[in-house]
Amino acid sequence: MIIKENLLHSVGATVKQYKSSEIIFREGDPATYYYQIVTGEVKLNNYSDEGKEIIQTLLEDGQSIGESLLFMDKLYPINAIAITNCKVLRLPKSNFFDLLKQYPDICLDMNRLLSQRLYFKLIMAQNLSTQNPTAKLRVLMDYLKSSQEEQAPYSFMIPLTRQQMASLTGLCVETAIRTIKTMERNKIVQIKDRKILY
DNA sequence: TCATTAAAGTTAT
DNA sequence: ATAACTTTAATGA
Repeated sequence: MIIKENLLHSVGATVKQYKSSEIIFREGDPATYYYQIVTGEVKLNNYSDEGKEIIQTLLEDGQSIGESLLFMDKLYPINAIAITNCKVLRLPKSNFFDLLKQYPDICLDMNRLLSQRLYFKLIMAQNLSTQNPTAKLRVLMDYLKSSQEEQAPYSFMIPLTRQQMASLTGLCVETAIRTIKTMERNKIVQIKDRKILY
């Protein structure tokens, strides 16, 4: 969790509930709030020319949503959509900045978080242009797995659907599925009742 | 090689 | 029950 909940409450944050598939903000909206997920999952996405969904990031408990836009005078370039029922804390932009001025530690944490987001984007950017499907999926899985301690083979259960993996890598689902199958044959992953172990 | 289309089976709500 | 996800196969760029 990036900012403590009590602290957010004490400076004016309010709780907002979103139902699954409800839109939190959409492309083109101005950024007026700092959002932090208490419970639930959220995706940041775009839709390509002919309707294909491109997922930019998946977010879960404790993470903030679209925070980078608060530091700029730009409109959101992405949609934020709840993918489960969500409880989210919302803090008006000006209160958020007061908070940052008051607590240097939070400023530092925010820098860490933004750096982490940037790092993920850099890794995924290289991925999307070149690379065969196996390499793309591997880069994604490597990144996901890097968040856990245990690094032994097959110790990490990919917490994404094949659909989501495809939307994150720009592949079509069928290709993602076929590629994962051949990765299983090549002992790169294991599959246990549809769950991917890496 | 990979996307697209279609069709069918499986899981989750 | 219905929607969402997974899988396989055929076809085409």
